[in-house]
Amino acid sequence: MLQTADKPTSKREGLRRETLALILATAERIFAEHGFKGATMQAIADEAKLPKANLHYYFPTKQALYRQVVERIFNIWLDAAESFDTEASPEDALGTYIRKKMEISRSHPYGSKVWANEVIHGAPIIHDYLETTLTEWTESRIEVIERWMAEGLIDAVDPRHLLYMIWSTTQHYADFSHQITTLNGGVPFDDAQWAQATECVTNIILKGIGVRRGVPS
Amino acid sequence: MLQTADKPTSKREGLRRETLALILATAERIFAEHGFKGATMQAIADEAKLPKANLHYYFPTKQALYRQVVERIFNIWLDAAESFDTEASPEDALGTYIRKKMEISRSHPYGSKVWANEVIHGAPIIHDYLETTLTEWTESRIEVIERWMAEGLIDAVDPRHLLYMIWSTTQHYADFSHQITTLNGGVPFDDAQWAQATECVTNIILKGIGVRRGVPS
DNA sequence: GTCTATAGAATGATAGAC
DNA sequence: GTCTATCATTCTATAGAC
Repeated sequence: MLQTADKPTSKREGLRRETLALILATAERIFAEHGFKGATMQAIADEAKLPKANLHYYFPTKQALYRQVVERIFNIWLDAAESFDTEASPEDALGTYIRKKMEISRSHPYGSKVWANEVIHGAPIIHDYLETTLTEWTESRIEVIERWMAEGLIDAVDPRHLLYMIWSTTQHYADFSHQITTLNGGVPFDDAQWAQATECVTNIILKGIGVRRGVPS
Repeated sequence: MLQTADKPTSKREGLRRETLALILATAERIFAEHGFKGATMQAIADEAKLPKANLHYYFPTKQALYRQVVERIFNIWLDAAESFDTEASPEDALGTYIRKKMEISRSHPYGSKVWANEVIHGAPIIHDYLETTLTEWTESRIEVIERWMAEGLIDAVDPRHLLYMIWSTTQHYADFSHQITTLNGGVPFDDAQWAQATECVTNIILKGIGVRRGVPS
């Protein structure tokens, strides 16, 4: 289905792609549910209905497989902040960013959990990402936020703490989903509840930093 | 040092208490850094400078030791919300609660991480706590928040999402401390930075829910 | 590329001397 | 209560047939 038909190996390549995607998706869930050490290659193989040795054919080590899972969610989050560049007003830029982060919490709960796990344990595997990519990314967003403050579009708040608040509140709905579901009577959020959570989080944060709203820039 | 001297076994009891406390404190750190499965009884024993068999003398299984660690941080958090009952205004009650939660993130970072890990993995060990104690505790706090809303002291927001926001933002400074330290130039927060973080988080949340401030009730 | 079988290392828990 | 020695199990990774 994915082969481009102009190469003799395209069919094989397509199968390879599918198997890779299957392994990554399954590994993401198992790592999220059991942690790096708690997840076993056997469990991932069983869930993907593949022999364990096949996993080692596609990924040399358990750590290599894990690292790809972590990199995936990380890049999805980085891309979610493009509104910082495309939207002029803090209301649109931050509002869009928060809403996208909430969507990702819903669509990629396992990836978010794996990331949380990794950072909680001191980021032993992706420490370099924090020091390079994340640091640069954060600095560039801080500049934008400081510009808004200088223009009087939002209150004077430490941009870092604002980012931490957005990260923590949005990811909480993914990482602590089990606790939230339990407090929701054992039932996961439905569409309306996700929409309400998103609106509530967005409103409190935007109001909390004194965003001048409804101003057509 | 802890014996009360009125019992012949008090000296032995005191030693027992100290050993128990040492094991629990060490286990909390090792579980936080490596997860339940990643933490080994050998590693805990080595760090506590005790033979591994002694751990099994005090705690029958690894899981029993882990459970006590989780219960400890859980109870500390429950107690931190007494301001809901002792303070009349939402500004004082919520402000005190948020500040206490931030203090706990600083004083008990390992316990917070162990809890986060446990919930992320679906709370396999302390699931009963979520369904009983936490559910009842949450319901009772929601009642208080709804009363504030009915009295027009805060905006109409879903009390659950307000609680989730307080939990996630405050615990983020413990659970993601490694990421925060990295973004702080590799240096952990000092006293001033903790104070600033606490003030920033408190201000944004209280303003975000429209708390009528400075009103001497 | 797929699969079976297994090597080699680590872990939770216990037995039993002191 | 403390500690050494050890058993039974489990896991990562690989060898080698197909």
